[in-house]
Amino acid sequence: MTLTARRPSARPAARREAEDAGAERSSEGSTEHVVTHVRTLIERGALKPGDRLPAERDLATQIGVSRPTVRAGLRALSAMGVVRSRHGSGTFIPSGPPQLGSEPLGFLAALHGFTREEMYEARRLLEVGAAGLAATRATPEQLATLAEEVANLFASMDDPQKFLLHDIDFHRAVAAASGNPIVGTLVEMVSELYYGRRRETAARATEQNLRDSSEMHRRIYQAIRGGDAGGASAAMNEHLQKSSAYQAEESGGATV
Amino acid sequence: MTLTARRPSARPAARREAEDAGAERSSEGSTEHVVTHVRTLIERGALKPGDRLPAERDLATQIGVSRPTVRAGLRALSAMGVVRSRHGSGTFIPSGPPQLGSEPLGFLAALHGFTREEMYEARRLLEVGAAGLAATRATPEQLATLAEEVANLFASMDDPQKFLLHDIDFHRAVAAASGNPIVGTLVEMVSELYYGRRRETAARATEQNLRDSSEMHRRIYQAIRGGDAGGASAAMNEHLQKSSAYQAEESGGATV
DNA sequence: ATCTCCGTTGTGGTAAGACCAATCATGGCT
DNA sequence: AGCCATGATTGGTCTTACCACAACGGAGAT
Repeated sequence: MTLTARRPSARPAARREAEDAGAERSSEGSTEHVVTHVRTLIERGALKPGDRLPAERDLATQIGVSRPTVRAGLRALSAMGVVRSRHGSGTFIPSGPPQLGSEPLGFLAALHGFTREEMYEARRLLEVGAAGLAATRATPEQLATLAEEVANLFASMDDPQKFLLHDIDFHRAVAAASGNPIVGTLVEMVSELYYGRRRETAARATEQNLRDSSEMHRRIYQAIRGGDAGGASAAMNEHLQKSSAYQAEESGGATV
Repeated sequence: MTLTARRPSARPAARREAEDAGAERSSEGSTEHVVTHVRTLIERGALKPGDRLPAERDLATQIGVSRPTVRAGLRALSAMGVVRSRHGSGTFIPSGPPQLGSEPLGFLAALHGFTREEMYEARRLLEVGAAGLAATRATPEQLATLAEEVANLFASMDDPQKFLLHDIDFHRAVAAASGNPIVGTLVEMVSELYYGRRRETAARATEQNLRDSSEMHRRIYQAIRGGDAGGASAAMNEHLQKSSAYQAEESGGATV
């Protein structure tokens, strides 16, 4: 009770100021202002991967909106994978390779019922090309990573779950070796979606499957190492088609 | 600074209830609860494209969090393209083809400096495959759409901006004709990024460029129509490589 | 002198209530 | 019957307050 203010005259107002932080579209909501503001900072070079954004309260005064609105904008950026917030520490722009996050694709999959065949097909288009590019561009380090992942595959034929992880890692490495970050990002996105599904059924794979799979990966690696773009693409194509066929068998005519 | 009220009474509490809406991970923040809740609704089939979500205030009571938290979750979903809010009307799940939005990719481009060549390369990988698939699967309606877009291209050779729009539309149509929604979504995403950049420099294209481009699109269409997967892929490949080369010339040795 | 512990401080995370703005449906008026 | 005003519904924003986590730094113990 006492004197908890209770000012009945609360005047919100005072908001149409601070319209100067560069490139303001007038037809935008306040939340979009936040997003475009951050985008402007990025395009100006004021924000680079690994940097920390100003505190939410500071951003709020800078842009001229309230903190919840700033939070809404940051939440949107976070969902897009552009920033990552760490409680108590701050909001950062992720360093490392560009990444898009597979959650959006996962939602689309749930909404539109993407089939396993469609996922394999999408992977095939991307990764067949990526393998070809990798054959002509892979650096020695990337080749070493690929070789290591092939070894890991052979070494984990007794554990389907571990095998699956290394499987994904190999394909990721191929995408990275393509030297094209956009391709790498797309492959990463689809691979994550694939992994999320495959994880549940990986245990059904027979040891023969895993052996064949390891061998196919090895052939892909060798083609890439030899600079044989056509061979790498062909090997990747064969691998993904066979894998798709294997899994169609596994699930029989019943489940999806 | 010492005695700032410090009212010990405030009892917000009352939140660890309502933990029943299915599949709750305990290690999640409240905002993630909202996202997983919606995801659960989708996976249950309670929400399909075109449906309207419960009002924010209702969702808040259903999930057991405050409205700002619900808004944060919805904002995240909105940024992912999973939902779309219309002021005064409600929050909906977009109908129509699956779509991912190019904004995240745009941010990544700004952050990591994707080059035009990399964009063309990514498009090439995806669309060469998409063209091949389209050749074997395109429905009569899709073929009609493609034919129409080719005609539009020839008809707008005098207006580079309009030409660019139809150009994008044609490639979108090819992706749609591939019959694979994932491929369609990815192509859409990269194409939008491409369009956003190309728009600024499209005016530099010579009429000869546009004429050549129209002709190449026509050849792609004819190969698809003829069911010639190899031909369609080859034509698309040639088209994208030549386009990339043209634009490298346009910008000369100076600008990016 | 060094190390450990703990509090201060800054940061993101959540909550509650109020009001604004756009939309839509409904009822009364013409 | 048709048109327009009005209210209810719903998303959008602001304000304030408090909680939770993390890093920094000083005080005490060893």
